[in-house]
Amino acid sequence: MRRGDFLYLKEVIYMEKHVLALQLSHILGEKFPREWIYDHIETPKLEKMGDLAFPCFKLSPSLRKPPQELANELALQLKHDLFESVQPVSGYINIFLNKKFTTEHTLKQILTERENFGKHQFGKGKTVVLDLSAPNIAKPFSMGHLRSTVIGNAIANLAEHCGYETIKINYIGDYGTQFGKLLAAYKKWGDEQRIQSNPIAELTKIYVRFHEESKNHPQLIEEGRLWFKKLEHQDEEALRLWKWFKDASLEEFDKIYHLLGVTFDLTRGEAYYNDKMEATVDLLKKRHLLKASDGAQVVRLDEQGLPPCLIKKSDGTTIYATRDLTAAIDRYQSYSFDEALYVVGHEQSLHFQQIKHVLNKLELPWADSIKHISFGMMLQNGSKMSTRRGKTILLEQVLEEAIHKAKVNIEEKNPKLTNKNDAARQVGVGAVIFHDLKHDRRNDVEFSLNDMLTFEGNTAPYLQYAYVRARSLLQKGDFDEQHADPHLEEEITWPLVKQLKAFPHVVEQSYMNYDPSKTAKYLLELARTFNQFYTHSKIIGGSDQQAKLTLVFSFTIVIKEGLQLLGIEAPEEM
RNA sequence: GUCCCAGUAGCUCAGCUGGAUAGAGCAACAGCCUUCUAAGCUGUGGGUCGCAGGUUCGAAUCCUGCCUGGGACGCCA
Repeated sequence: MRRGDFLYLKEVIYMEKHVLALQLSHILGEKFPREWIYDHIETPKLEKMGDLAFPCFKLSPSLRKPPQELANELALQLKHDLFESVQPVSGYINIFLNKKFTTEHTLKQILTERENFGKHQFGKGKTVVLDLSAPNIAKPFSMGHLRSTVIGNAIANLAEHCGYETIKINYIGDYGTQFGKLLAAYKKWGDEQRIQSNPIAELTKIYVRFHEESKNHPQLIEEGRLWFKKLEHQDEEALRLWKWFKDASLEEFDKIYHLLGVTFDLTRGEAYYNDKMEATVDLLKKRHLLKASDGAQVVRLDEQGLPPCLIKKSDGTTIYATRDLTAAIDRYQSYSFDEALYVVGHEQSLHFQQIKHVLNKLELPWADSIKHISFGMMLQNGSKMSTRRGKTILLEQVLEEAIHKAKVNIEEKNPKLTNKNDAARQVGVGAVIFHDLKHDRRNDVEFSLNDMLTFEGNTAPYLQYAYVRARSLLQKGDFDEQHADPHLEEEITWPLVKQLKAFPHVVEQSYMNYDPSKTAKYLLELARTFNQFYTHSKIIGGSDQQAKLTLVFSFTIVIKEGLQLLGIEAPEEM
């Protein structure tokens, strides 16, 4: 769905926008359908330019009048109870909404719908499968996995808000030739005790060592290959070690997921597909898609202008593309998804293009519902991080530091707080998650611990703090929902009302673009608007107390819901 | 070499489905707590929107070329 698609907008998010489009199309006639007008309605960037605007430049050529003149004429004809005033300004028609009506309507809606405010129905009956997080066993949970995890989780939340069923799949990297290397390394230098007590760190250590030493001792590579063969042939020892590494790794990952508050509907390793890939290969053969090339089996993608997709290596073994194809087919059979989103780094975009094209060649009708939700990489000093070079930064340490810093802040700013640890966890973890989500997911981000541990400005703590202040007001003012009053009189409340009103639209746009950062940016503006209201208006003991508290209450509903969408908790006090 | 992504304030980034005076945060400077949590608010300074063309009434936004950085380009995932 795109902006202005009327089929979906039954719930009328922007009532006044529709009224304006309808009126204008009435005045202008058939030549300018209301959908077209709707699409060209803008939100002015300055408060003094009103709440809605329509630029008349596009009308000029066919009506043969200068836009200024058109704006003047049209402004005179536009009349509606929703509009307070209509003003022509240098080719634009600027519309000021009826504040009293809009405020009352918006607040009533939030009060009635509560946490359902912002939800949509257009995804009803449809299923979205998300592939997210996907850490590799025996490797640390890196900042890159954090991106996939929090972005995927937020998109899943947004999808649910739009009515979709979601299936979150954690596709664990538990297979591949690197495990042969790891097994070989373990046989050489592994220390059972140390691995028991600190599995990922120890396994990473020997894995890195393996890579270093293999530079001078190439025969190590051969040993690795041998161990992988053993693993493939279900060698008892290889299998036992592999399972041990896997279980120990998953246990450590669970700690992180618990901290992040992320859950999955299915956690499944790549190895699960080991005995299912031959069926995929057969299918490709049957369709005559498999071609021999340098001893390997590939699907050629020349018409697509892409390099061939490798299905079987020259030694006859399968490869990740085979696995991903098999997994996709399996997922469709299990869930009949309407969309399958792969939240995976940008570096794999060629791979996913190939997968999609191969599925298309198999004439699977759902091939196009596969979407690679790519994101930029975490860079360090301008280049990619690498486990092999031991350069990865551990998420767990970052989270711990963030929580610690939040605790220190609380001790200093609110020493009387009773549940300091909970608040510190919510604030610290929230800061880390938000730091990631506020950026456009496609851009690379330079890792900066400093930025992640900043609690001022455009951060989660800023949002949480606004929420906490609002909650505190409601408590001090003894706010009672039963006596909510949506009749605000003062002009100062208007910007906040407008922000709150926009929330459903933001949720929709955020999901349609698979872009949680849209929600993140909205929440920052919302909180800023609230903080401005907070400092410039006396709420408790001022005029209009009950109505202002009603506005504050509405704010708490929206910001809490928004944070929840991003996977961030809102503490009651901090 | 081919393909993909990015280049906006000192730094991190918005804005990029074309529109009015290019916006935030951080950093710097100047203010605001006897009053609702100062993790806040207010103000000041700071920009050839990588470069050059083109399309348009109008371009940071769309098109082309170039420069710079990053990534990907079969037997890793």
